[in-house]
Amino acid sequence: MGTSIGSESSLTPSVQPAAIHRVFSDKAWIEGAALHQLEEMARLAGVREIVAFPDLHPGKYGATGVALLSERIHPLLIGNDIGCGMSLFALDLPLRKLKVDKAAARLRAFEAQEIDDASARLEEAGLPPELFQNSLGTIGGGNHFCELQAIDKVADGEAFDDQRLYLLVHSGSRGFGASVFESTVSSQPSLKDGLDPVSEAGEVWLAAHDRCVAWASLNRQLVAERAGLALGAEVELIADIPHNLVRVSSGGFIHHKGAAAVRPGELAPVAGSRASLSHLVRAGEGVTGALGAISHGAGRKYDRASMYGRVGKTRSDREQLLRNAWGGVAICDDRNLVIEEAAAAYKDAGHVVADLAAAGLVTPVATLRPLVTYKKAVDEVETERRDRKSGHREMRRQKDGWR
DNA sequence: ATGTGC
Repeated sequence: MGTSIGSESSLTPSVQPAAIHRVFSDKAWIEGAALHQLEEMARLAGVREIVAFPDLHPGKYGATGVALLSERIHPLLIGNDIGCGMSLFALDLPLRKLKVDKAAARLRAFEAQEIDDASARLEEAGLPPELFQNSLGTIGGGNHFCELQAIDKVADGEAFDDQRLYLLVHSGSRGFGASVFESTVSSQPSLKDGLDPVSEAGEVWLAAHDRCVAWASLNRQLVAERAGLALGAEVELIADIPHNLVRVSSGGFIHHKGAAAVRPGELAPVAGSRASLSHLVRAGEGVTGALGAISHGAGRKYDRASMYGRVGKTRSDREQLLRNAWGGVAICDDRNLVIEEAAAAYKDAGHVVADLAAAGLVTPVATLRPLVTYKKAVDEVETERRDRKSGHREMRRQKDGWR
């Protein structure tokens, strides 16, 4: 099914579409639109193989929940949040000491916690010391979150401390990835055919991509450290797994679009929602046959726009959306985000993990329940940050003093 | 997804 490398045919869609492997059962909730997008992706220039996971759902430039092997680089498939991922941390706080409301009140202001020496942290990560420094340690919007969790159940034969608290951070490269995406789109008129990896544009994107991946990983670490400061706890990294990136393999470039990049034996979080547990799994040898990928979460069931017709029509409805069945709460002051990110918008992560396990890709290690989910707090933090930057804080103080 | 917009 090959087009020869270097010939002009590599710039046109393959006559023979790439093979699509579907890692989900008949019972999995998969939208027809996502399946259609898979077919389109299989015809993109240079694409050799596609693996689709049980959290599959439609995306802007192609389905999400996919690993795709290609001879060419497709920045559109990766999108703007280059390096986005899930990181799980253990806190040195025992579950028995937790008071949900108190923890929620503390977490609410976590983004106001000072980052000691952001420049040094960026340099340690091999990045320029000023690179999007002001966005470091922030969660962002959309499906991103920082969630305090407790172990619900540890799988038989697995040693995992179920008396501690955990923190699951889902975030990415914020404005940095967005700027890389935008400059790529504006400078490359025919991006739908992807980029030649040895062209200047290809090399520029790959280099920027690598920085985004490093920045996003550091961002999750700093989100966790700030949350730890707010809660009075040390954080210990357990897993740091990106799901929006490109990895180089012997067969080409493996594009992960919402598909966790794992190696056999590695621990990886599979995020639930406020209505279903999150899972910690161990990647099996089987992942090598799945382009080194697994699902990263439950996956969307309904698109954002359609959620407005489904939930949160009354005030009490919307308040209910901030509570979960385990006595946990969500911090989300953005009314639209409450509706778009309601638990009902997501599939059950348990079904996703069951499909992955049945395919021999993972073994379950533990399940975790949501206690405090930080999505978005009122603009206080942003306002404070802007003021500090533009020197308005002093003015505000004076103003306050006059009252 | 986004210093999310003029």
